[in-house]
Amino acid sequence: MTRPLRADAARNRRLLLAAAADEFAERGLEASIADIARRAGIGKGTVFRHFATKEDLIAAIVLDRVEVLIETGDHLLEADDPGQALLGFLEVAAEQRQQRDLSFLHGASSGNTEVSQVQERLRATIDALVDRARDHGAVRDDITGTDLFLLMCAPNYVAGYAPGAPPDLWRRYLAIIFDGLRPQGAHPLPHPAPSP
Amino acid sequence: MTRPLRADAARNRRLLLAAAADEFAERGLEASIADIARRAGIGKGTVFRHFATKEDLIAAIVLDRVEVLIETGDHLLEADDPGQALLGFLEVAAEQRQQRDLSFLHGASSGNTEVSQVQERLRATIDALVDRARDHGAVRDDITGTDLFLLMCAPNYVAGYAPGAPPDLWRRYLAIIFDGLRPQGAHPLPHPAPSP
DNA sequence: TCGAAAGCGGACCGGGCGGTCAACTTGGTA
DNA sequence: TACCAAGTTGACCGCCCGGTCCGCTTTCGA
Repeated sequence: MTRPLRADAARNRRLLLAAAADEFAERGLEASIADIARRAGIGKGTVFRHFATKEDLIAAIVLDRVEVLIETGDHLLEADDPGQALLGFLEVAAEQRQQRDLSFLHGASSGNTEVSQVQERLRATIDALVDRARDHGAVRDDITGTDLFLLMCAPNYVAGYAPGAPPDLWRRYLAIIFDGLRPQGAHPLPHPAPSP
Repeated sequence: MTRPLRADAARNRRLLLAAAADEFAERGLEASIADIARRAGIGKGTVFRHFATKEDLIAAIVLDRVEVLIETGDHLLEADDPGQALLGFLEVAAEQRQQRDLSFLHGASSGNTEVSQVQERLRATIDALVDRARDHGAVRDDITGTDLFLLMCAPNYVAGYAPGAPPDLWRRYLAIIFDGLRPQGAHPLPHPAPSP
């Protein structure tokens, strides 16, 4: 059992995580610890007191974001329309990414145990959402939760390639991809689903 | 008019570009010039004689790859089945990316004038492929060439998120996305197409 | 109120990076 | 074959990065 953080330390930790998320969103993985510390208004040494390495800091940010998604997904599991619930989940995920694109952080923290665990929990939640949608006939039979876990980030990624694009262009590509997931007019898939 | 390269310089340039592509594919943007030079079996100074900056080297690689795609697309414009031609183009593009994923280089060289020009030519070729496919009823009316220009990279991107996935998993996601592009069972799109 | 533990911060370190340069080698030509 | 422009090379430079360390400040419970 670890004792609670001192008041100033807790405040600094919050400032640090917020500043790091902003800095990473603006400058990508190359954002430096020194710049993050400056933005948070704290010393560089303090950063390393809270997180032993840059990777640990990244993992903490990822953890927060994935946990929000899991909560959203669990809520939507109780919605009336399973198809709308799945679509709604993808919209929330895309909105999170649109606000601050930190997708590159996932790759950088994939080695972290805690991140792997929480990502596994997210995959399970998405599995459940997809199962419900499939049973309801909202998505085709040959689609799995893992498929959606992987496809989830695609709309933002695609929209991100357009330079001066409007911020919600991702909606267009989410709609196209979601149409590809529907049972109507589905062609057989040339490759089996990946194992989880 | 610039005089032709000396024989040894031309050979070194070829070795350098090949080594750089390999090194970038393995280690991402952080691949260092020193390592690239070592891999090519030439001195570090020679790299900078051929390309004034690291960005210029990246731009040269991107240029080569995009030009291959343009040629492929132009060929496919004369194929019999416009729908199959478009799908075939996407398959070639995905295979190129699958063999060596250098997608991150595009972002790193987007400022380069020559790269912008050649990318514009690629967009025009894709425009033509999509126009033919649309006229033929192979893709829905509300899809543009720019849409496909953006969607092109999505299958590899999606498959890349699966850790130990088989190398041609992208085929599954290309099929799903392509199903979303077909006229059958299409739902209206919530966001207009981006301008080129 | 006061002392100890917790937290803070910035000078400092080793290392690797992109890029430069001047001495040297080599290919093409007259 | 002899010359020289073109090409090569690796030691070197300045910079910035992640991470360390230790003297100082703050918090908080007794």
